[in-house]
Amino acid sequence: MARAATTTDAFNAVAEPRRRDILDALARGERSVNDLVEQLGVAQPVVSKHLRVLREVGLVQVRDEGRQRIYRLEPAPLRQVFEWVKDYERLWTERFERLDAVLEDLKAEQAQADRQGSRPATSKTTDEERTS
Amino acid sequence: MARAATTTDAFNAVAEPRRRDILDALARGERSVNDLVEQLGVAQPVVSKHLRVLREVGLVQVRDEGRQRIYRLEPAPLRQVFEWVKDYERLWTERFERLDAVLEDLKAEQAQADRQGSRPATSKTTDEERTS
DNA sequence: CCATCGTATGCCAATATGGACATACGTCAA
DNA sequence: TTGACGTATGTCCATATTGGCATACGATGG
Repeated sequence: MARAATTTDAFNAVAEPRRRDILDALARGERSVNDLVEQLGVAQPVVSKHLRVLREVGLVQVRDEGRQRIYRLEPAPLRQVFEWVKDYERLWTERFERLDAVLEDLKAEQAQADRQGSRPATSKTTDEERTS
Repeated sequence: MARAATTTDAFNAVAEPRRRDILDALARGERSVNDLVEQLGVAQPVVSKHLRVLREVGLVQVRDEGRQRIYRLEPAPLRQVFEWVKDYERLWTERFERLDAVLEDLKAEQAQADRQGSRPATSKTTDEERTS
């Protein structure tokens, strides 16, 4: 089986840096294709193709204006990405908190060792349960 | 040029749903490969290959335990994804606020129209500036 | 030492990609 | 009408993918 199409969902669509650049540009306001071509400094067909992908996953909307096509950001599909990744943010924090706790423990043990002149006991505890 | 390798960055790595499943599983604790195989219900080589990708972008760490390999989540690289997408969350909120405002306006205009017996004026304003 | 377990890897097929280039198409101005 | 402009699309190339299958490999138990 081949890789999932970039038009499958927002995850695949924003995996391409150039497309993120396009979205970033559109986040600051509507843009015509040529505007984007200038801002990104890439060939026009390339931009058009990326816009097509973004259109197909609903990340942008188009509007005809004379011979120009004005693209507008449609952030809704990014919600899926945000919702998935946001839960992991807690893990960084937790990890840091846990690190702090470990350091505290070590300091305490060290202090006790200094007082008693013996080596700190190796406290071995699993920090995550293994539910299988 | 072909599509960027899945091992390029977290964006590409998590574009694959199965890999997100793996990360979700690991978020609840360490897992051996076979644990993951059972939980995901996919063939073992497939899991191993996805784990390889995740390893190469630093999203998981491995530890040998007898003949098992225990995988652990390393959420740090997801920060890049979070940081990029989080700014877009504001846009949903803003959009909703704007929608609320529009609805308020419509209601007000409607009320006035009812009082005066005329149709509400179409208020046309650009909501985003076009900086090129 | 040998068989088995747990895992990783190699090869294959089918598919999709992003970019370069050429070109088609619709709109507008003269 | 004709030509220029703005944009989309088609073709081609080189590359990478996911999953299936077979198999290699290291650790362990007998």
